[in-house]
Amino acid sequence: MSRILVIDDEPQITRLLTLLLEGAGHEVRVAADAAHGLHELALSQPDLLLLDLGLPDRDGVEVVRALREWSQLPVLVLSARSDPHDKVAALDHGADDYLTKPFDAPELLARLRALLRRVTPAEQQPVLALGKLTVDLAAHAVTVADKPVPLTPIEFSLLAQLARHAGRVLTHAHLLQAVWGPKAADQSHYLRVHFAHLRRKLRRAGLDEEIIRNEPGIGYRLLVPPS
Amino acid sequence: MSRILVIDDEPQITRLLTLLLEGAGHEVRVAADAAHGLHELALSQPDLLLLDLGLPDRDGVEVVRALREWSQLPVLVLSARSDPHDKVAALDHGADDYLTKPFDAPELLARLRALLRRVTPAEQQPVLALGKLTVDLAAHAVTVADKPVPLTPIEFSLLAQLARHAGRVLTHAHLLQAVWGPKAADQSHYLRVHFAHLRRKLRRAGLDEEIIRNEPGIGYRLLVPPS
DNA sequence: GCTCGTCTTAACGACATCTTAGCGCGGCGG
DNA sequence: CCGCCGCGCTAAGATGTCGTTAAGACGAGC
Repeated sequence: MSRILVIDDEPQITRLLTLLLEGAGHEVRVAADAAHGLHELALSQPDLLLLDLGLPDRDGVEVVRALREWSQLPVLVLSARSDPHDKVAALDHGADDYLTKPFDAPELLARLRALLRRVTPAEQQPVLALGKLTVDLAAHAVTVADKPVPLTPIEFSLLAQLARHAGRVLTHAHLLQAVWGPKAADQSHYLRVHFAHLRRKLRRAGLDEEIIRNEPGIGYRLLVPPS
Repeated sequence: MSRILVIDDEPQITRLLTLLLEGAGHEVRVAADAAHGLHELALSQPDLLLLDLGLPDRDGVEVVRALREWSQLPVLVLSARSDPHDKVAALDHGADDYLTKPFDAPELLARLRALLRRVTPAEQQPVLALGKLTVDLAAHAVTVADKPVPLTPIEFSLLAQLARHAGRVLTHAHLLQAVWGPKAADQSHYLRVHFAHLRRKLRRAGLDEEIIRNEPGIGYRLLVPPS
């Protein structure tokens, strides 16, 4: 998910952190002192830095300050020092968050998520790619071979439902419920009409293969292209 | 220095916070419950939100979640609840930091500085340039081909919202919330009227291309000029 | 208290979209 | 063989959304 660099000299802590972070789907690298840490920062370009203050060769605050000369990388300081004065010093020298040991694992992960969320403003929007077809759920945009396809709200909604569960069959009831709400649970010819429109637009946009398939008596499914 | 909104219902706390924050050179506004808080958020467009969780009318987490529908505003939660589970919940619903009461004043200020520091790089360029169009967020000024265009507050606010998220679609609800506050969530013809005024003024100022586009049934977006 | 600018509300035409209806096709079972 | 059902498709009236303009309501400043 994200690449995280841990700078800490205690093997117990780094082992624990590695386990924790990899369990959360992150990619972890470890450096045992400031010198190696700074080297690794430039080399592996991580998405976040998890930093201990008590390093053998240099104070952690120095690491943050050096880093801030050239990078906006989010930094979470993890330290045994609970003195508010230390916290203020670290935060004011460029750290984004400060957690004292012993820490609560779920809280650490949540704070990491908060930092990562903020630093990726160009949010990894859910853009589903299916061969030549692309469905951007957030921007309400659909493209075929990189060319935008103008869809009405209902058409987009139908396609989005299928794309979200690509490959699986969605029943008539499911689609009607999702697009029109509970009142239209039995008006299954709505589906026929709007799927006709949708298929025509996709065809004219250059999608040669019919990827919207009907399962007679059941519902519809979106074919996933062999990749 | 920065404008900070405090949402808390205990007068003792708000008095203390106001003193503390104004002492640090910030501009402070206070709201005593969630409803007034959301209204104030839309109205005064602060730079940061300081939020208590135990509000009389609604839970603070709900406030964050509602806010995150339309804003990236940094949020620091200040709560009496020290249970890690509460922290994780608040952080995962959009809060950026979490501090438990009683808090250490210098630490609070340092954490605020850390949050504000991270949000200012976007504010360092308060002048957005989009082809012939220029939007100065700080000075509330708009120019077309270097000639100023007089806009009313609402018109500017709409344009600023679009410009801040140039290229992306902003839903009716998003725009209404951001400009009029939570009460006007369904009055979507406000948008039609004021966008008509806005488009006319831009047209008469010499903007030949229609850069404010409507996404039928969804909302509006600002076209980014090909660069 | 008046004037001016701005916001709200209302009304209307134009246009796109949705709904409804109808027709042809093919598979299936009686 | 023939009627039935589900499906794809198209056409046309109904509905909704949008853009625009104008008139009344409101508030700020003098």
